[in-house]
Amino acid sequence: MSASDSHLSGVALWRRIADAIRLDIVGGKRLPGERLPGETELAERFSANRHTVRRALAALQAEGVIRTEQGRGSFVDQARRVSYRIGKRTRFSENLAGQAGTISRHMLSSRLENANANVAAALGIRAGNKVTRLETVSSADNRPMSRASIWLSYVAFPDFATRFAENPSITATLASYGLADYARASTRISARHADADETATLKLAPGAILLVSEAVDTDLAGKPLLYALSRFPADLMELVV
Amino acid sequence: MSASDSHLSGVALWRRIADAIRLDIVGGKRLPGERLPGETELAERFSANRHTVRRALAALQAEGVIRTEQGRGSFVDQARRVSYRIGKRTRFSENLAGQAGTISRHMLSSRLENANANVAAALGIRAGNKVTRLETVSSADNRPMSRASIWLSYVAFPDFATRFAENPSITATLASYGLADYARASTRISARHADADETATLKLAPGAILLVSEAVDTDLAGKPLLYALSRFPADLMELVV
DNA sequence: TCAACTTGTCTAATAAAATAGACAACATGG
DNA sequence: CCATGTTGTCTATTTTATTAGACAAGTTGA
Repeated sequence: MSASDSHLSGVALWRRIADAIRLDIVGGKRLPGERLPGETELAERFSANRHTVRRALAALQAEGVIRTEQGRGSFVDQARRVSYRIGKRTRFSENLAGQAGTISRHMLSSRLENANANVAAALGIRAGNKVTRLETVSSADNRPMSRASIWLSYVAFPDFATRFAENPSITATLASYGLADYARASTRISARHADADETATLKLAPGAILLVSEAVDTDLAGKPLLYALSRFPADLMELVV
Repeated sequence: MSASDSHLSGVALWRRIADAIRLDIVGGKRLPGERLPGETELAERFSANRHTVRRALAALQAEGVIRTEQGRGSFVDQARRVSYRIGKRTRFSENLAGQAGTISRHMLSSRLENANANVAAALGIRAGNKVTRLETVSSADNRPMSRASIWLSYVAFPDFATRFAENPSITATLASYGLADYARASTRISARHADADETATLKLAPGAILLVSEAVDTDLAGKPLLYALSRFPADLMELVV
């Protein structure tokens, strides 16, 4: 990792250093409380100037990944990645139980719109049909862990947004329509950089990487119920199939 | 997307522009052959200078995503992402059949090493036990699509590397040990930036994002056979569960 | 052919990243 | 207390990213 690679990658050296250190931490190679090597040693290891390393450490401190104390050093301040299990029965709150204390879902907004080709294909309806669109953020221990956009057929669930607003749980709101259970039909997983909105709502450092999951949930007969586009911070979470 | 965000993200403006345009292309929003807006219009849209946009376009052209012709404009030159299906029976070559012409796997190197804690846990052996480690690259139509590290117990498969070198197929080599079939037990999916080695072997632009899959394959009785750490370019592939 | 549009290529100026060195301030163990 | 090693802060310089403007060169359709 040399500075002269920066103009090739378009990623500043201090950010590549921060990414490398964070990767060790969230990957479990460095345990919480552990002391990092000194700034001078890190500078040698990354073939960079001490000031560049300091900028990387400052970014990690702003993210809450490490904590730096004058005269003593920098210390790991955050636990490793949490796992999000994907299977036939995928429920957000059940999924993170045991890995976090309080788990909550919050609705940012809802609106009525016409289904585009993607949404229509996923829900098995015609493009242009009315669909309810929900924008939500889910948190574990008050740390945002997931930013989701959810589409449902409007004719099948006319006042879903209203009911969901009162009790922001997919499982509970579907139950209010008499659907006792539902299943995950398919999940497509990709990855990309976070955009401005995602950076803000998920409280991420700019340029963070997201795991993107596109999922279709169906009733037990296989009829599509909802289409969900979820974004997870790749530094905080991993998906387990 | 303004230039003044650059010092916050550590990602150069031209790279953020390139990422945004590439995202539209691999996401299917811009179809192959389609003409992109002119450099002046893109500069306005991204609140950037035309030269900055040109650097982004040059990067995309170097990646083979677009093609630029003087006096005419820039045109989309690559199809959208290919899907890699993950299920109980996950086989690389069968998986991409129909999405590409020729599919090949190539062994970079192999070596004997002592299992670390991760590998030992995955294979159900004791840490320190001897394991064979294979480094491979898989390609579709001569485009590298996957960089994998594979570990197997040495006592269970003593000359696996030799047999695999002759016929670089996991399925075929396991079959030579009398294992007619095997199954995917678990898959963990994460995402991160590519390192220098991965950038080179996968022929990526520096700073590219990888989907990382950690998988354990077992025999039909559930006994672990191999542990595979596969890296896929997030711009070229998506994982389907 | 020509007007209007496109990309290609120069020069120049400014903003930010990265390097280099020096010294202050704090922590720790002898 | 003090020697040693750590982080914090300052100045200065070089390299790179970004902006700005002008004009050449290629394409297209009237």
